[in-house]
Amino acid sequence: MARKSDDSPERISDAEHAIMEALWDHDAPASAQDIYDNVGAARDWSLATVKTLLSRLVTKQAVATQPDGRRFLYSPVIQRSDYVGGESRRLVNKLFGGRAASLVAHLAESEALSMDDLTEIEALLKELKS
Amino acid sequence: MARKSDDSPERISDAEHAIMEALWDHDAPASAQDIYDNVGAARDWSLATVKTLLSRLVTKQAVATQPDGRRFLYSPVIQRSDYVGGESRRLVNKLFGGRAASLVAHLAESEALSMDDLTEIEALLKELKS
DNA sequence: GCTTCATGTTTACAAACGTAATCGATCCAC
DNA sequence: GTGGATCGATTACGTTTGTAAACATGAAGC
Repeated sequence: MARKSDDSPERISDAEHAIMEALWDHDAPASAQDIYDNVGAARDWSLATVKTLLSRLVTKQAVATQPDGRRFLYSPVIQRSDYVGGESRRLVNKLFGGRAASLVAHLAESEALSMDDLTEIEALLKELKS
Repeated sequence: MARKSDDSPERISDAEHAIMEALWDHDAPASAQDIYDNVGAARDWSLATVKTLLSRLVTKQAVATQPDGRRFLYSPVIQRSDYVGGESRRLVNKLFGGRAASLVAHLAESEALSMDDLTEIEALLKELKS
């Protein structure tokens, strides 16, 4: 039977990502108009643009649709945490040879982490190690 | 006089980034051929492709040239650590609302960090806080 | 001097992206 | 039942990216 439909998780562009964030925010399935209200207006996108991005996300199977009268309601297929994990991993692979610890080290050294952050992370680590 | 030359640091694409890595690796200014030998061949790019990418990087002012006989030697203008920092920040802004600690938390929770990593980071933090 | 090779420059071309207008169908108000 | 509003689908169009061929020019060998 050749190919199951899901192959490689297609890459989501920056603009598309903004749409995804709106969908993740909006817990119930949202209409294009909803998304436009939340993200399109702020970003100064036209409703048409929002619709285009939604279509592309549907094509990429990152978003699912369900009919609601004569329109569609959209909901995210992929979990935000999965997406975040994937993107983080991408970065770590690309820039730190896959070593996440190196990323943390870099953040710390480049002072991207405040003293408060350091304390917070330390506490977090302690808990995780236990 | 309008514009000082350097405005926004132009975005470097994935393929271009591979070239940058080769340049960063190669401490002395490198020729197109050098880069091709190091990265092009491995990635199965033609020499022409490497040249195109180098030109684009020069246009983006990420790479500088110095004449060497009838050819050019290329060297990175931007520092790898700066690039890495910028990209990391981008990710943190995009996915973690600018909170680097959240990224660390995510990595930890998603088990992208091994126990060894945790220990290593903990030590690192201790030192940084001192 | 002519051929050949190396090198940067110009041009190419498809796919992805950002941004949107237009089209065709449908529903609502009058 | 007719006109406008609404919605997804189709088409559009410039830019960036990936990948490279074609071209011009100068060097080097014979």
